[in-house]
Amino acid sequence: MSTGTRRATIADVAREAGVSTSTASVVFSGKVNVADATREKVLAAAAALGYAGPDPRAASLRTGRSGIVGVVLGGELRHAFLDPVTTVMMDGLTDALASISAGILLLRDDPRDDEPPPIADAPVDAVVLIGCSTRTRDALDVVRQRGLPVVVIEGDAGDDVPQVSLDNREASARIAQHVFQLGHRRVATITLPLDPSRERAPITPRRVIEATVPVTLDRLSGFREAYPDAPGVSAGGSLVDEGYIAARMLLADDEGVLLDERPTAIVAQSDLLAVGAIRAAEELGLRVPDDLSVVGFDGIAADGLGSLVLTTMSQPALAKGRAAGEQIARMLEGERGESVHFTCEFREGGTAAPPAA
Amino acid sequence: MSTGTRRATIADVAREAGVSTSTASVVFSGKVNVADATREKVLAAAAALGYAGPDPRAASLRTGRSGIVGVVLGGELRHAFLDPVTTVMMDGLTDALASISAGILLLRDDPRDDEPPPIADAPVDAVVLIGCSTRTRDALDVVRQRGLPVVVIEGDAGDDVPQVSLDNREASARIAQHVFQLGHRRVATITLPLDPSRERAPITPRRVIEATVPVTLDRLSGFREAYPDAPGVSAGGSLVDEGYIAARMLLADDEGVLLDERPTAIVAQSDLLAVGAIRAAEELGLRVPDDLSVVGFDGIAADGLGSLVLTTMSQPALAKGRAAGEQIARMLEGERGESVHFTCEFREGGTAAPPAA
DNA sequence: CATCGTAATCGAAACGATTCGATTCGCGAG
DNA sequence: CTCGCGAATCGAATCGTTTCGATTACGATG
Repeated sequence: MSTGTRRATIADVAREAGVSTSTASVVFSGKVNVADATREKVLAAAAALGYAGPDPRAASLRTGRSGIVGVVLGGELRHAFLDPVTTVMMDGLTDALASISAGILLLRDDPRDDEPPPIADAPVDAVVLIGCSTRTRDALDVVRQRGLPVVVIEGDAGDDVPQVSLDNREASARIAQHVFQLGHRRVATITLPLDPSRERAPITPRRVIEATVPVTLDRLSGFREAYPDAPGVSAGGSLVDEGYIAARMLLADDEGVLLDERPTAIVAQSDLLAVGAIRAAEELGLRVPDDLSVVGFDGIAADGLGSLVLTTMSQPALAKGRAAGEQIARMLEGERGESVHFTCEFREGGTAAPPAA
Repeated sequence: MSTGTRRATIADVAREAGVSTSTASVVFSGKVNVADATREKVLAAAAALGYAGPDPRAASLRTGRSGIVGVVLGGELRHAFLDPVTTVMMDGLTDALASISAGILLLRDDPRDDEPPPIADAPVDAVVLIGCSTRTRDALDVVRQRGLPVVVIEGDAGDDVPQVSLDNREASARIAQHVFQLGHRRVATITLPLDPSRERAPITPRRVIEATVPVTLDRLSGFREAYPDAPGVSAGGSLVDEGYIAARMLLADDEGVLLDERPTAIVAQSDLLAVGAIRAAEELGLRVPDDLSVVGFDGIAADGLGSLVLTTMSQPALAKGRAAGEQIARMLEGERGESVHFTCEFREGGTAAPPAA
């Protein structure tokens, strides 16, 4: 208790209790039977010395396990957590990892290049890479060099690392098809960012070629199956306000730069973007779905839509996160990790209808 | 490279390079001058053996530092990150901690009681407690027992632990005063949850007495300075949809259970709630601010409000997070941590105006 | 040529636990 | 009475670094 005195170690506790350090150790780990009397003695000694249990650092050195899983999120942390899909996914991940009582270490994708990537020095047992940017490759290299189990969620991992993936292209194609079958012919799309610069601008062939975010591209390519030449705008992120802005670009396009005529439907690459689009439409006096159909993607509980229900593709975000966690758990037990593929489900809401006659 | 063979250690590298382990060590840590030729030799040996740098576990045992700061969020992680204020705060925290190159370990507040609290076994150098619930006390005890530096953000830490706090009561009083001065006399409030149960229900004296969330109570008490007897509803969280529901309870209160007459203004305890209230008002055909004034709290960039700007109290969430990080940094350098108090700033938007004649 | 100072390198002792094989103890069975 | 057995406890090695004081090597200075 007195300041300045070194913290008690398990050896101190053992001495105080009159047992060997090994016995004291097992009292805390509970891995071996210990006589009740002995346990009491040790616990009493620990209390007397203010010993708060084994030092996790020493324990992790000895056991080779720290109970920590690193999560590398593409882009800034702030951005990542603004996206409900990510949040939900993290929730599933947390869940699965909690069952092996592992904690989650947030690691940034290291925009500053002077420092060593944080992931290189972190005492983690395994790593989950989320996202897409090219940086992910660097992180992946470091991780594999260290021989850590790793799972990639929605990224271009390539070869032999377990991945958790989604049928982005097929699902997008399906919902675009739905819009098509409703009769819409003048349609526009609002996409997620095309690259880390997050530029908010009309989609051009050139920009598509230079794009680096697989999710965006996959969804776009699915959309293009039904509407090969439809115009679109890339948003600066999966945010309601971004959808609002993008939709205004498309709907209030007075000069007809993007479209000759106002579209009758907007296909957004995320629910948040769709919500923004709906708000923009409402502000312009357009009724959804009467004057404008809007569909989204993700199937999150879109906060702030009032009584409208969004027509969208619902993706199993929770399951994705959980799957990643489960694979990590498997790999930590020495088994091989497997890739897991998820599919979206069409969910009809009230925001898409046949175009006005 | 061959599977099954034990991972190379720094000793192996040193042997391969023909130097002592201490020399090999400093090559990686860079803390001491090393001849260029020697460095090359060691690096080459490391590459040859596939050595990926010092094992963080061993290093942290030796140095006593893991480079990890634990963050305990009240409630479920999912919930916490849904709140933009928390997100922004985390951002500030990340920022400040990045400057001492520390990572963030997410720790849950351990709803399941069978397990030891995760915080007890985590190799962290320090801890930040965010939130309010009584559980925080437990976590606090564990942390102090372990002798870790700790900072509490917006919680009832009590005695001698550094806190980051906000003038919740005063700020609430100020904005309520503003509404009062505009001339509003029939006013209702929408509060944050009163306790971890997050019950969505009218505020009653009894519920206030039993409430456990300091932030909610402080803001309520500030509001009551201007409107001692005003009715209110507690929301289930800081969410747009919750604000929407709560506002409908207040505005579409046909039976007059809560209010005799429709209020002319709503004072919400968070911007998200305010946005929901505005949405509800619009749906009921009320114009904001003409028919109904709405004010919020937080000053986040309220996503999804279209062109309206919310009248609110702006809190320095980023600075709060950063301050917490800075105190942690100080304490890790052996200095004493200090409490930091922040104040909100009134920000006039376009959602509050004098009541209709 | 001896000596001193500096820079680079080395040896060995921690850091604080876990774990495995060996040892002791007590007791029932033969 | 002795032997054997299981349960509880003990000893000692080990995990992979970092770091500090000591040593060596080398060039410069008097």
